[in-house]
Amino acid sequence: MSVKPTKQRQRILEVIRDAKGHLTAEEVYKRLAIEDHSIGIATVYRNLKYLYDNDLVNRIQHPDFGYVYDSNLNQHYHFHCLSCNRIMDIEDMMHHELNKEVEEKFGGTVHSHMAYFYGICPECLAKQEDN
Amino acid sequence: MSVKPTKQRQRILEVIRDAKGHLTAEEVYKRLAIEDHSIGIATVYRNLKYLYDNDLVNRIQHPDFGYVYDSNLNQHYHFHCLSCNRIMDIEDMMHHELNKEVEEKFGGTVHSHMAYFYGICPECLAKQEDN
DNA sequence: ATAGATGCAAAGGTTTTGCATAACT
DNA sequence: AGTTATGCAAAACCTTTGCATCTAT
Repeated sequence: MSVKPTKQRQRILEVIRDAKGHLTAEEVYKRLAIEDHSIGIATVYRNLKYLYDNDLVNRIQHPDFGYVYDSNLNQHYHFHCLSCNRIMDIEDMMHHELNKEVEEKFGGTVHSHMAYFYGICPECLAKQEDN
Repeated sequence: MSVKPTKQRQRILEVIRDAKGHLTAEEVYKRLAIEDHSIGIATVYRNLKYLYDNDLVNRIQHPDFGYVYDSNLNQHYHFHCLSCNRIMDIEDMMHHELNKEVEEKFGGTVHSHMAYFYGICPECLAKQEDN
């Protein structure tokens, strides 16, 4: 990373990159604590903020768990499964043209947008059909 | 309302309807406390949940303030002004067809989606141009 | 009388902060 | 040496919960 690397900071980033999902600060902390019993939760929070501010991780609000972090920096939409409560990335779908549409309808300037889809994910749907 | 009305519940709903904006639980509480010093914050939280569950108010996640409530029950997108930090409704723009697109790309079933646009609202833009 | 709602205070959970110590440049 | 990060503990938040009291059928 271009910003100051520290041992803890690097490990936090690695954990998020390895996870390939969305982790809460608490989950990151638990995974790090396995290998490093002395790490503090404050360090995790501070570094997650730091990594987010420096565009090294992405962050979204989970309705139940507060912020969750992932390493997918490409702009993308999210799918929230109402059955298993996971959040997943939707790749290859980003309607940038909506920004212009809002500018025309609403005025002002629009930099970006995020979208959040609610439903049942393929795996949960398959499980339901098994029954 | 079709569900049990109580004095407090009605006033909470009125406050949200009058606000014509997005209020946090705390803001609702503060406005009610002016006229009724004995109201408890727990009552506000309980009733906001109750009103939301009974589809009398809408609720969205604010990235900084947790849940915020408004009385606009139509599905609509939101505009978040990065200058004044307000959230505003975007009327007459709801791309329901995106749900189908996600189902095709991602699988599963999609019930609904929300979108959140970030930028500078018309008023803040005007102020910037004044300088 | 009964069911539900309220207000208060306490508890829960998450995130931030103060501070002394430690790790870097 | 001086700056920044760390770990610990405490504090600050926000929200929920337990419980006794009150309200309305």
